[in-house]
Amino acid sequence: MIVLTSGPEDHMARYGKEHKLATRQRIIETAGRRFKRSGIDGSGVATLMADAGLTNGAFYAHFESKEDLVATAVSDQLRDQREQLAAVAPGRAGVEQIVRAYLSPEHRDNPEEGCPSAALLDEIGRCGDPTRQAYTDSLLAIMDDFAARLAPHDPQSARTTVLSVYALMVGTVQLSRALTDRRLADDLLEQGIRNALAVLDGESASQE
Amino acid sequence: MIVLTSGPEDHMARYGKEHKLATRQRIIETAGRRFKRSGIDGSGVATLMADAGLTNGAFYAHFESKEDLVATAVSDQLRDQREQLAAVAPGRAGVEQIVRAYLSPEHRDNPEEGCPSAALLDEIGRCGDPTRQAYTDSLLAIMDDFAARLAPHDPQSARTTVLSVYALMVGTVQLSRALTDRRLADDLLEQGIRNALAVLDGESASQE
DNA sequence: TGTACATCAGTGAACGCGCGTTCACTGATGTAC
DNA sequence: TGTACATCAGTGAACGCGCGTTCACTGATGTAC
Repeated sequence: MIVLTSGPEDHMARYGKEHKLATRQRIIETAGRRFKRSGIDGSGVATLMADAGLTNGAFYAHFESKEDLVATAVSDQLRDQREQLAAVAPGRAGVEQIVRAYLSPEHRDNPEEGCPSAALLDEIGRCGDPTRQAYTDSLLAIMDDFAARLAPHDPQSARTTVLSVYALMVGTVQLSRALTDRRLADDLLEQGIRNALAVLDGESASQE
Repeated sequence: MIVLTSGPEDHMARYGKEHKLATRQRIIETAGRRFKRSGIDGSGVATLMADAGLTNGAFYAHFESKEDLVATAVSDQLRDQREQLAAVAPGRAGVEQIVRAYLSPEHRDNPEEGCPSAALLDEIGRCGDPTRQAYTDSLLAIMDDFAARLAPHDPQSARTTVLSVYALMVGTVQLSRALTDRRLADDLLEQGIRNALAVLDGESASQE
Protein backbone atom coordinates (compact mmCIF):
# COMPACT_ATOMS: atom_id res chain seq x y z
CA MET A 1 0.00 0.00 0.00
CA ILE A 2 1.04 3.54 -0.58
CA VAL A 3 1.15 5.75 2.48
CA LEU A 4 -1.09 8.66 1.54
CA THR A 5 -0.53 10.61 4.77
CA SER A 6 3.02 11.55 3.79
CA GLY A 7 3.45 14.50 1.44
CA PRO A 8 2.80 13.28 -2.09
CA GLU A 9 5.59 15.35 -3.64
CA ASP A 10 8.30 14.46 -1.08
CA HIS A 11 10.01 12.28 -3.63
CA MET A 12 8.48 11.38 -6.98
CA ALA A 13 8.74 7.62 -7.06
CA ARG A 14 8.74 5.91 -10.44
CA TYR A 15 6.51 3.27 -8.89
CA GLY A 16 3.08 3.88 -7.38
CA LYS A 17 -0.31 5.32 -8.24
CA GLU A 18 0.76 8.90 -7.75
CA HIS A 19 3.46 8.58 -10.31
CA LYS A 20 1.27 6.88 -12.86
CA LEU A 21 -1.48 9.47 -12.47
CA ALA A 22 1.05 12.27 -12.88
CA THR A 23 2.29 10.64 -16.08
CA ARG A 24 -1.27 10.27 -17.32
CA GLN A 25 -1.95 13.94 -16.65
CA ARG A 26 1.24 14.90 -18.48
CA ILE A 27 0.15 12.89 -21.54
CA ILE A 28 -3.30 14.54 -21.45
CA GLU A 29 -1.83 18.01 -21.30
CA THR A 30 0.80 17.61 -23.99
CA ALA A 31 -1.77 15.82 -26.17
CA GLY A 32 -4.17 18.74 -25.77
CA ARG A 33 -1.52 21.08 -27.10
CA ARG A 34 -0.54 18.74 -29.93
CA PHE A 35 -4.15 18.23 -31.04
CA LYS A 36 -4.65 21.99 -31.17
CA ARG A 37 -1.50 22.43 -33.22
CA SER A 38 -1.80 19.52 -35.67
CA GLY A 39 -5.42 18.45 -35.47
CA ILE A 40 -6.77 15.18 -34.12
CA ASP A 41 -6.25 13.12 -37.28
CA GLY A 42 -2.91 14.87 -37.71
CA SER A 43 -1.53 13.65 -34.36
CA GLY A 44 -0.31 10.05 -34.14
CA VAL A 45 -0.02 8.04 -30.92
CA ALA A 46 3.77 7.74 -31.22
CA THR A 47 4.11 11.52 -31.56
CA LEU A 48 1.69 12.15 -28.70
CA MET A 49 3.72 9.88 -26.43
CA ALA A 50 7.05 11.33 -27.57
CA ASP A 51 5.67 14.79 -26.66
CA ALA A 52 5.24 13.47 -23.12
CA GLY A 53 8.75 11.97 -23.10
CA LEU A 54 7.52 8.39 -23.44
CA THR A 55 7.38 5.66 -26.09
CA ASN A 56 4.29 4.48 -27.93
CA GLY A 57 4.08 1.16 -26.06
CA ALA A 58 3.10 2.78 -22.77
CA PHE A 59 0.04 4.44 -24.28
CA TYR A 60 -2.40 1.61 -23.65
CA ALA A 61 -1.47 1.38 -19.98
CA HIS A 62 -3.08 4.83 -19.65
CA PHE A 63 -5.88 4.94 -22.23
CA GLU A 64 -8.22 2.45 -23.85
CA SER A 65 -7.75 3.91 -27.31
CA LYS A 66 -6.79 7.07 -29.13
CA GLU A 67 -10.41 8.20 -29.05
CA ASP A 68 -10.39 7.75 -25.26
CA LEU A 69 -7.45 10.17 -25.07
CA VAL A 70 -9.16 12.58 -27.45
CA ALA A 71 -12.27 12.75 -25.28
CA THR A 72 -10.15 13.09 -22.12
CA ALA A 73 -7.86 15.76 -23.57
CA VAL A 74 -10.76 17.81 -24.92
CA SER A 75 -12.47 17.72 -21.50
CA ASP A 76 -9.21 18.64 -19.82
CA GLN A 77 -8.70 21.59 -22.16
CA LEU A 78 -12.18 22.90 -21.43
CA ARG A 79 -11.71 22.42 -17.67
CA ASP A 80 -8.57 24.54 -17.97
CA GLN A 81 -10.48 27.19 -19.86
CA ARG A 82 -13.18 27.18 -17.20
CA GLU A 83 -10.61 27.72 -14.44
CA GLN A 84 -9.06 30.63 -16.31
CA LEU A 85 -12.51 32.16 -16.67
CA ALA A 86 -13.17 31.88 -12.95
CA ALA A 87 -10.19 34.14 -12.25
CA VAL A 88 -11.64 37.07 -14.22
CA ALA A 89 -13.37 39.95 -12.41
CA PRO A 90 -17.19 39.73 -12.18
CA GLY A 91 -19.65 42.03 -13.93
CA ARG A 92 -19.67 43.56 -17.38
CA ALA A 93 -15.99 44.56 -17.18
CA GLY A 94 -15.08 40.89 -16.76
CA VAL A 95 -17.34 39.84 -19.63
CA GLU A 96 -15.76 42.38 -21.93
CA GLN A 97 -12.27 41.32 -20.87
CA ILE A 98 -13.07 37.69 -21.71
CA VAL A 99 -14.47 38.58 -25.13
CA ARG A 100 -11.50 40.81 -25.98
CA ALA A 101 -8.98 38.18 -24.94
CA TYR A 102 -10.75 35.50 -26.94
CA LEU A 103 -10.96 37.65 -30.06
CA SER A 104 -7.39 38.94 -29.81
CA PRO A 105 -4.64 38.51 -32.43
CA GLU A 106 -2.61 36.74 -29.71
CA HIS A 107 -5.23 34.04 -29.35
CA ARG A 108 -5.57 33.70 -33.12
CA ASP A 109 -1.81 33.41 -33.61
CA ASN A 110 -1.25 30.82 -30.85
CA PRO A 111 -3.74 27.99 -31.34
CA GLU A 112 -1.57 25.66 -29.26
CA GLU A 113 -2.18 27.76 -26.14
CA GLY A 114 -5.75 28.62 -27.02
CA CYS A 115 -9.30 27.38 -27.04
CA PRO A 116 -9.84 23.75 -28.13
CA SER A 117 -13.07 24.68 -29.88
CA ALA A 118 -11.38 27.30 -32.04
CA ALA A 119 -8.73 24.75 -33.00
CA LEU A 120 -10.80 21.58 -33.30
CA LEU A 121 -14.54 22.13 -33.40
CA ASP A 122 -15.27 20.71 -36.84
CA GLU A 123 -13.14 17.67 -36.08
CA ILE A 124 -14.96 17.19 -32.77
CA GLY A 125 -18.25 17.31 -34.67
CA ARG A 126 -17.03 14.28 -36.67
CA CYS A 127 -16.05 12.31 -33.54
CA GLY A 128 -18.07 9.51 -32.01
CA ASP A 129 -20.77 9.98 -29.41
CA PRO A 130 -18.57 9.50 -26.31
CA THR A 131 -16.20 12.27 -27.39
CA ARG A 132 -19.02 14.62 -28.33
CA GLN A 133 -20.74 13.85 -25.01
CA ALA A 134 -17.55 14.67 -23.10
CA TYR A 135 -17.23 17.87 -25.10
CA THR A 136 -20.86 18.83 -24.48
CA ASP A 137 -20.66 18.22 -20.73
CA SER A 138 -17.44 20.14 -20.26
CA LEU A 139 -18.56 23.00 -22.46
CA LEU A 140 -21.91 23.39 -20.68
CA ALA A 141 -20.10 23.72 -17.36
CA ILE A 142 -18.26 26.73 -18.79
CA MET A 143 -21.38 28.13 -20.39
CA ASP A 144 -23.34 27.91 -17.15
CA ASP A 145 -20.56 29.72 -15.29
CA PHE A 146 -20.63 32.39 -17.93
CA ALA A 147 -24.42 32.65 -17.89
CA ALA A 148 -24.32 33.12 -14.10
CA ARG A 149 -21.84 35.91 -14.61
CA LEU A 150 -24.05 37.56 -17.23
CA ALA A 151 -27.46 37.05 -15.65
CA PRO A 152 -27.06 36.27 -11.94
CA HIS A 153 -30.81 36.21 -11.34
CA ASP A 154 -31.74 33.84 -14.17
CA PRO A 155 -28.70 32.06 -15.55
CA GLN A 156 -30.80 29.27 -17.06
CA SER A 157 -32.44 31.63 -19.54
CA ALA A 158 -29.08 33.06 -20.60
CA ARG A 159 -27.63 29.68 -21.52
CA THR A 160 -28.56 29.77 -25.20
CA THR A 161 -27.40 33.37 -25.57
CA VAL A 162 -24.05 32.55 -24.03
CA LEU A 163 -23.68 29.46 -26.20
CA SER A 164 -24.47 31.48 -29.32
CA VAL A 165 -21.85 34.07 -28.41
CA TYR A 166 -19.32 31.31 -27.87
CA ALA A 167 -20.15 29.91 -31.33
CA LEU A 168 -19.76 33.40 -32.78
CA MET A 169 -16.33 33.77 -31.20
CA VAL A 170 -15.17 30.28 -32.23
CA GLY A 171 -16.14 30.87 -35.87
CA THR A 172 -14.52 34.29 -35.88
CA VAL A 173 -11.16 33.02 -34.59
CA GLN A 174 -11.23 30.09 -37.04
CA LEU A 175 -11.96 32.37 -39.99
CA SER A 176 -9.36 34.88 -38.85
CA ARG A 177 -6.81 32.03 -38.81
CA ALA A 178 -7.74 30.82 -42.29
CA LEU A 179 -7.61 34.19 -44.09
CA THR A 180 -4.29 35.11 -45.71
CA ASP A 181 -5.12 38.83 -45.62
CA ARG A 182 -3.82 39.96 -42.26
CA ARG A 183 -5.54 43.34 -42.27
CA LEU A 184 -8.89 41.74 -43.02
CA ALA A 185 -8.31 39.05 -40.39
CA ASP A 186 -7.64 41.77 -37.79
CA ASP A 187 -10.73 43.75 -38.84
CA LEU A 188 -12.78 40.60 -38.51
CA LEU A 189 -11.66 40.11 -34.90
CA GLU A 190 -12.58 43.73 -34.08
CA GLN A 191 -16.01 43.33 -35.67
CA GLY A 192 -16.42 40.05 -33.77
CA ILE A 193 -15.87 41.90 -30.49
CA ARG A 194 -18.58 44.42 -31.37
CA ASN A 195 -21.00 41.66 -32.40
CA ALA A 196 -20.35 39.57 -29.29
CA LEU A 197 -20.78 42.50 -26.92
CA ALA A 198 -23.94 43.63 -28.70
CA VAL A 199 -25.53 40.20 -28.26
CA LEU A 200 -24.41 39.95 -24.63
CA ASP A 201 -25.55 43.49 -23.76
CA GLY A 202 -28.91 42.73 -25.37
CA GLU A 203 -29.25 39.71 -23.11
CA SER A 204 -28.24 41.42 -19.90
CA ALA A 205 -30.54 44.37 -20.74
CA SER A 206 -33.48 41.97 -21.05
CA GLN A 207 -32.71 40.85 -17.48
CA GLU A 208 -33.32 44.28 -15.92
CA MET B 1 -6.98 18.37 -82.78
CA ILE B 2 -10.41 18.14 -81.31
CA VAL B 3 -13.23 19.67 -83.36
CA LEU B 4 -14.82 22.09 -80.93
CA THR B 5 -17.60 23.18 -83.30
CA SER B 6 -19.43 19.88 -82.92
CA GLY B 7 -21.57 19.40 -79.83
CA PRO B 8 -19.25 18.43 -76.97
CA GLU B 9 -21.64 15.89 -75.47
CA ASP B 10 -22.51 14.10 -78.75
CA HIS B 11 -20.50 11.12 -77.65
CA MET B 12 -18.24 11.17 -74.63
CA ALA B 13 -14.93 9.93 -75.96
CA ARG B 14 -12.54 8.31 -73.54
CA TYR B 15 -9.74 10.10 -75.31
CA GLY B 16 -9.34 13.86 -75.64
CA LYS B 17 -9.12 17.01 -73.54
CA GLU B 18 -12.86 17.26 -72.94
CA HIS B 19 -12.98 13.84 -71.41
CA LYS B 20 -9.99 14.45 -69.18
CA LEU B 21 -11.35 17.77 -67.95
CA ALA B 22 -14.71 16.15 -67.21
CA THR B 23 -12.93 13.47 -65.19
CA ARG B 24 -10.94 16.10 -63.33
CA GLN B 25 -14.12 17.98 -62.50
CA ARG B 26 -15.75 14.78 -61.29
CA ILE B 27 -12.80 14.11 -58.95
CA ILE B 28 -12.97 17.67 -57.62
CA GLU B 29 -16.68 17.40 -56.88
CA THR B 30 -16.65 13.97 -55.23
CA ALA B 31 -13.55 15.01 -53.26
CA GLY B 32 -15.37 18.10 -52.00
CA ARG B 33 -18.11 15.91 -50.63
CA ARG B 34 -15.68 13.39 -49.14
CA PHE B 35 -13.62 16.08 -47.42
CA LYS B 36 -16.76 17.55 -45.87
CA ARG B 37 -17.84 14.11 -44.63
CA SER B 38 -14.53 12.73 -43.36
CA GLY B 39 -12.26 15.74 -43.03
CA ILE B 40 -9.15 16.51 -45.07
CA ASP B 41 -6.74 14.35 -43.06
CA GLY B 42 -9.46 11.72 -42.88
CA SER B 43 -9.70 11.32 -46.67
CA GLY B 44 -6.99 9.29 -48.42
CA VAL B 45 -6.09 9.59 -52.10
CA ALA B 46 -7.19 6.02 -52.88
CA THR B 47 -10.60 6.68 -51.33
CA LEU B 48 -10.97 10.00 -53.10
CA MET B 49 -10.27 8.34 -56.46
CA ALA B 50 -12.53 5.37 -55.74
CA ASP B 51 -15.32 7.89 -55.00
CA ALA B 52 -14.86 9.16 -58.55
CA GLY B 53 -14.83 5.59 -59.94
CA LEU B 54 -11.08 5.57 -60.58
CA THR B 55 -7.95 4.00 -59.14
CA ASN B 56 -5.28 5.76 -57.13
CA GLY B 57 -2.69 5.70 -59.94
CA ALA B 58 -4.57 8.19 -62.10
CA PHE B 59 -4.53 10.84 -59.40
CA TYR B 60 -1.25 12.45 -60.36
CA ALA B 61 -2.29 12.83 -63.99
CA HIS B 62 -4.84 15.36 -62.69
CA PHE B 63 -3.24 16.99 -59.64
CA GLU B 64 0.25 17.83 -58.49
CA SER B 65 -0.38 16.62 -54.97
CA LYS B 66 -3.12 16.00 -52.44
CA GLU B 67 -2.77 19.58 -51.22
CA ASP B 68 -3.32 20.76 -54.81
CA LEU B 69 -6.63 18.88 -54.84
CA VAL B 70 -7.56 20.25 -51.43
CA ALA B 71 -7.07 23.83 -52.59
CA THR B 72 -8.94 23.15 -55.83
CA ALA B 73 -11.84 21.34 -54.15
CA VAL B 74 -12.26 24.03 -51.51
CA SER B 75 -12.38 26.73 -54.21
CA ASP B 76 -14.83 24.67 -56.21
CA GLN B 77 -17.07 24.21 -53.18
CA LEU B 78 -17.13 27.94 -52.53
CA ARG B 79 -17.80 28.71 -56.20
CA ASP B 80 -20.80 26.38 -55.97
CA GLN B 81 -22.00 28.16 -52.85
CA ARG B 82 -21.63 31.50 -54.61
CA GLU B 83 -23.75 30.33 -57.54
CA GLN B 84 -26.46 29.08 -55.20
CA LEU B 85 -26.45 32.47 -53.50
CA ALA B 86 -26.88 34.26 -56.80
CA ALA B 87 -30.18 32.47 -57.37
CA VAL B 88 -31.77 33.90 -54.19
CA ALA B 89 -34.13 36.87 -54.42
CA PRO B 90 -32.59 40.29 -53.76
CA GLY B 91 -33.31 42.55 -50.79
CA ARG B 92 -33.83 41.79 -47.12
CA ALA B 93 -36.13 38.85 -47.85
CA GLY B 94 -33.28 37.15 -49.73
CA VAL B 95 -30.80 37.88 -46.95
CA GLU B 96 -33.11 36.36 -44.36
CA GLN B 97 -33.71 33.32 -46.57
CA ILE B 98 -29.96 32.73 -46.87
CA VAL B 99 -29.41 33.05 -43.13
CA ARG B 100 -32.32 30.72 -42.30
CA ALA B 101 -31.16 28.10 -44.79
CA TYR B 102 -27.59 28.23 -43.47
CA LEU B 103 -28.67 27.92 -39.85
CA SER B 104 -31.22 25.17 -40.50
CA PRO B 105 -31.23 21.68 -38.96
CA GLU B 106 -31.06 20.34 -42.54
CA HIS B 107 -27.75 22.05 -43.16
CA ARG B 108 -26.41 20.95 -39.79
CA ASP B 109 -27.44 17.33 -40.37
CA ASN B 110 -26.01 17.08 -43.90
CA PRO B 111 -22.44 18.34 -43.83
CA GLU B 112 -21.66 16.49 -47.05
CA GLU B 113 -24.08 18.71 -49.01
CA GLY B 114 -23.30 21.83 -47.02
CA CYS B 115 -20.85 24.65 -46.59
CA PRO B 116 -17.14 23.74 -46.74
CA SER B 117 -16.32 26.27 -44.04
CA ALA B 118 -18.77 24.74 -41.60
CA ALA B 119 -17.25 21.31 -42.26
CA LEU B 120 -13.57 22.18 -42.58
CA LEU B 121 -12.65 25.64 -41.39
CA ASP B 122 -10.27 24.69 -38.60
CA GLU B 123 -8.51 22.21 -40.88
CA ILE B 124 -8.22 24.86 -43.59
CA GLY B 125 -6.63 27.16 -41.02
CA ARG B 126 -3.90 24.52 -40.56
CA CYS B 127 -3.26 24.19 -44.32
CA GLY B 128 -0.36 25.75 -46.17
CA ASP B 129 -0.39 29.20 -47.74
CA PRO B 130 -1.57 28.19 -51.25
CA THR B 131 -4.66 26.46 -49.88
CA ARG B 132 -5.46 29.32 -47.51
CA GLN B 133 -4.95 31.80 -50.36
CA ALA B 134 -7.36 29.85 -52.59
CA TYR B 135 -9.85 29.75 -49.74
CA THR B 136 -9.50 33.49 -49.07
CA ASP B 137 -9.94 34.46 -52.73
CA SER B 138 -12.99 32.27 -53.26
CA LEU B 139 -14.58 33.31 -50.00
CA LEU B 140 -14.13 37.03 -50.64
CA ALA B 141 -15.90 36.66 -53.98
CA ILE B 142 -18.92 35.36 -52.08
CA MET B 143 -18.62 37.98 -49.37
CA ASP B 144 -18.49 40.80 -51.92
CA ASP B 145 -21.61 39.46 -53.64
CA PHE B 146 -23.31 39.35 -50.29
CA ALA B 147 -22.13 42.83 -49.33
CA ALA B 148 -23.53 44.21 -52.61
CA ARG B 149 -26.83 42.58 -51.76
CA LEU B 150 -26.85 44.08 -48.29
CA ALA B 151 -25.51 47.56 -49.04
CA PRO B 152 -25.87 48.26 -52.77
CA HIS B 153 -24.56 51.81 -52.41
CA ASP B 154 -21.42 51.00 -50.48
CA PRO B 155 -20.60 47.29 -50.60
CA GLN B 156 -16.93 47.88 -49.69
CA SER B 157 -17.84 49.16 -46.22
CA ALA B 158 -20.10 46.16 -45.59
CA ARG B 159 -17.38 43.58 -46.29
CA THR B 160 -16.23 43.19 -42.70
CA THR B 161 -19.78 43.02 -41.40
CA VAL B 162 -20.68 40.33 -43.89
CA LEU B 163 -17.52 38.38 -43.11
CA SER B 164 -18.28 38.58 -39.39
CA VAL B 165 -21.80 37.26 -39.93
CA TYR B 166 -20.41 34.41 -42.01
CA ALA B 167 -18.02 33.56 -39.16
CA LEU B 168 -20.92 33.66 -36.72
CA MET B 169 -22.93 31.25 -38.88
CA VAL B 170 -19.98 28.88 -39.43
CA GLY B 171 -19.25 28.65 -35.72
CA THR B 172 -22.92 28.16 -34.90
CA VAL B 173 -23.35 25.23 -37.33
CA GLN B 174 -20.12 23.62 -36.13
CA LEU B 175 -21.16 23.89 -32.49
CA SER B 176 -24.66 22.65 -33.26
CA ARG B 177 -23.06 19.59 -34.91
CA ALA B 178 -20.79 18.89 -31.96
CA LEU B 179 -23.40 19.09 -29.21
CA THR B 180 -25.10 15.82 -28.24
CA ASP B 181 -28.13 17.61 -26.79
CA ARG B 182 -30.46 17.93 -29.77
CA ARG B 183 -32.83 20.41 -28.14
CA LEU B 184 -29.95 22.69 -27.22
CA ALA B 185 -28.42 22.33 -30.68
CA ASP B 186 -31.72 23.42 -32.24
CA ASP B 187 -32.09 26.36 -29.84
CA LEU B 188 -28.57 27.42 -30.74
CA LEU B 189 -29.44 27.56 -34.44
CA GLU B 190 -32.52 29.68 -33.69
CA GLN B 191 -30.51 32.07 -31.56
CA GLY B 192 -27.88 32.20 -34.32
CA ILE B 193 -30.53 33.36 -36.78
CA ARG B 194 -31.57 36.17 -34.43
CA ASN B 195 -27.95 37.22 -33.88
CA ALA B 196 -27.07 37.13 -37.58
CA LEU B 197 -30.10 39.17 -38.60
CA ALA B 198 -29.51 41.68 -35.82
CA VAL B 199 -25.96 42.32 -37.02
CA LEU B 200 -27.04 42.51 -40.67
CA ASP B 201 -29.99 44.82 -39.95
CA GLY B 202 -27.66 47.05 -37.93
CA GLU B 203 -25.38 47.31 -40.94
CA SER B 204 -28.10 47.99 -43.50
CA ALA B 205 -29.66 50.57 -41.14
CA SER B 206 -26.35 52.44 -41.02
CA GLN B 207 -26.51 52.64 -44.81
CA GLU B 208 -29.73 54.66 -44.88
C1' DT C 1 -12.21 1.93 -96.68
C1' DG C 2 -8.53 -0.57 -94.24
C1' DT C 3 -4.42 -0.87 -91.79
C1' DA C 4 -0.27 0.68 -89.05
C1' DC C 5 1.10 3.75 -85.84
C1' DA C 6 0.92 7.44 -82.16
C1' DT C 7 -1.36 9.24 -78.28
C1' DC C 8 -2.49 9.17 -73.58
C1' DA C 9 -6.27 8.38 -69.70
C1' DG C 10 -6.35 5.14 -66.61
C1' DT C 11 -4.57 0.62 -64.19
C1' DG C 12 -2.43 -1.73 -60.61
C1' DA C 13 1.60 -2.92 -58.19
C1' DA C 14 5.10 -1.14 -55.60
C1' DC C 15 7.97 2.45 -52.77
C1' DG C 16 9.05 3.86 -47.84
C1' DC C 17 6.60 5.41 -44.06
C1' DG C 18 3.47 6.21 -40.19
C1' DC C 19 -0.88 4.66 -38.46
C1' DG C 20 -3.41 2.38 -34.10
C1' DT C 21 -2.72 -1.46 -31.41
C1' DT C 22 -0.49 -5.66 -29.03
C1' DC C 23 2.74 -7.94 -26.24
C1' DA C 24 6.97 -10.19 -24.34
C1' DC C 25 10.23 -8.19 -21.77
C1' DT C 26 13.16 -4.88 -18.58
C1' DG C 27 14.45 -2.95 -14.54
C1' DA C 28 13.47 0.16 -10.79
C1' DT C 29 10.73 0.09 -6.77
C1' DG C 30 8.37 -1.68 -2.72
C1' DT C 31 7.45 -5.68 0.47
C1' DA C 32 8.37 -9.75 3.38
C1' DC C 33 11.12 -12.09 6.35
C1' DT D 1 20.13 -4.56 8.07
C1' DG D 2 20.29 -7.75 4.11
C1' DT D 3 18.34 -10.60 0.78
C1' DA D 4 14.65 -12.82 -2.14
C1' DC D 5 10.59 -12.00 -4.25
C1' DA D 6 6.47 -9.44 -6.26
C1' DT D 7 4.82 -5.50 -8.56
C1' DC D 8 4.20 -2.84 -12.59
C1' DA D 9 5.41 1.64 -15.44
C1' DG D 10 7.57 1.90 -19.35
C1' DT D 11 10.34 -0.13 -23.54
C1' DG D 12 10.75 -1.43 -28.13
C1' DA D 13 9.70 -4.51 -31.72
C1' DA D 14 6.17 -6.22 -34.29
C1' DC D 15 1.19 -6.78 -36.29
C1' DG D 16 -1.70 -5.59 -40.53
C1' DC D 17 -3.06 -1.65 -42.79
C1' DG D 18 -3.54 2.73 -45.24
C1' DC D 19 -0.92 6.76 -46.27
C1' DG D 20 1.01 9.90 -50.41
C1' DT D 21 3.52 9.13 -54.39
C1' DT D 22 5.84 6.79 -58.55
C1' DC D 23 5.96 4.23 -62.64
C1' DA D 24 5.87 0.50 -66.20
C1' DC D 25 2.22 -0.94 -68.57
C1' DT D 26 -2.61 -1.51 -71.02
C1' DG D 27 -5.85 -0.69 -74.30
C1' DA D 28 -9.19 2.36 -76.36
C1' DT D 29 -9.07 6.22 -79.34
C1' DG D 30 -7.61 9.28 -83.06
C1' DT D 31 -4.45 10.11 -87.10
C1' DA D 32 -1.92 9.16 -91.41
C1' DC D 33 -1.64 7.09 -95.58
